[in-house]
Amino acid sequence: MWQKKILGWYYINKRTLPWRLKKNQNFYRIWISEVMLQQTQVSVVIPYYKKFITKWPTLELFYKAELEEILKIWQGMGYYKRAQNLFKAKELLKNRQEKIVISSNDLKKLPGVGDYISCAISAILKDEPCAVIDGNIKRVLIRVFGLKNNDKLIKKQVKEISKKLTPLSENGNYCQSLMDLANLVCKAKKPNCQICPVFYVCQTKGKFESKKTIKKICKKISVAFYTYNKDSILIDKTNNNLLQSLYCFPLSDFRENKENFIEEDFLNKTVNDWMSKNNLQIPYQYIGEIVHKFSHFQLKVLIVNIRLKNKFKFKNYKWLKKIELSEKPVSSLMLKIMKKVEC
DNA sequence: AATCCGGGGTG
DNA sequence: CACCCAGGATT
Repeated sequence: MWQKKILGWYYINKRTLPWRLKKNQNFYRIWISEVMLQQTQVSVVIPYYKKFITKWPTLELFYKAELEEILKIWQGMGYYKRAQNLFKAKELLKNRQEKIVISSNDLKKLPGVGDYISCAISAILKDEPCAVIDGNIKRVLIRVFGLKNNDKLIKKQVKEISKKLTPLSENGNYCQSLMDLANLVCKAKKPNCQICPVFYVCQTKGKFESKKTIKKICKKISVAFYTYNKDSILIDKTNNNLLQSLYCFPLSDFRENKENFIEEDFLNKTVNDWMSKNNLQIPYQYIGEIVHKFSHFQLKVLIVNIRLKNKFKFKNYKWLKKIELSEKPVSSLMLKIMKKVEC
């Protein structure tokens, strides 16, 4: 039987992970782990998870967290929207003050909690027999049942199969066993079919073609304005392009950096526009560039140095001491720029 | 149902 | 550089 094979394999081979410790088997800690694990590898998450629950060991203590504190802990992990949704969700829970009902349907109402996380939490904590499907479990099912990955109906097919296979008891261990199987055996690239507990029913048996989709990387370009007066730096707090509440130098709109695009002209025009928009007319110094990869495009940032004689008042920016900035949450992009300007 | 979200690590 | 990773929200 499918479930027995999978579970039997799991009891022997399961991974030791922080969020699987007994002390971490409560709603708050499982929730944090699942949000962090979204689109992020286990090895990356572990140190962030430990830092997070050390700072806020319980949900009640997490209620007191400020958004910027959460972002600071999150700094470097990416997808900062997750931290923002975490903040929204805990504010909701705090103000409701009703006991949290751990069921997939109720959890789904929380910001940042969708089909996967809601089912994973209630399966792990309550053994709710709901279909837990993430990218890895999907890969396992696609291979075992020989589904065509490019099929438009793939999502529906996977869900149907998953529902049929979900056990009425022990779904928590069952879904985690599938995750471990996907990670340790049915790996994306080199699956280790020799040790697979369900090899006997697998329709693919390791013979699958790695899909080769040539994705063209969209390249964009922008200008960062490192503007300072003594030990104070100009910070954009209304930047709509980057996630709000993360600190960043003023950054121009992103433009597509196609071929035949003259970066020097772009730099001059962008700086001049920015100057006139802010009623400035002073020389600037080109510092250098950094390249940063976002999830769906690549960004080159040209960095300019602007030294001001006074701390002029800017409409959408605010002044911050260098020492203060070091304590604020910033993205990896901003860290790269800061390193370049030796800030 | 498709698309966006403006990441980061690994080989 | 290509590919992977414990998805969710928006339209």
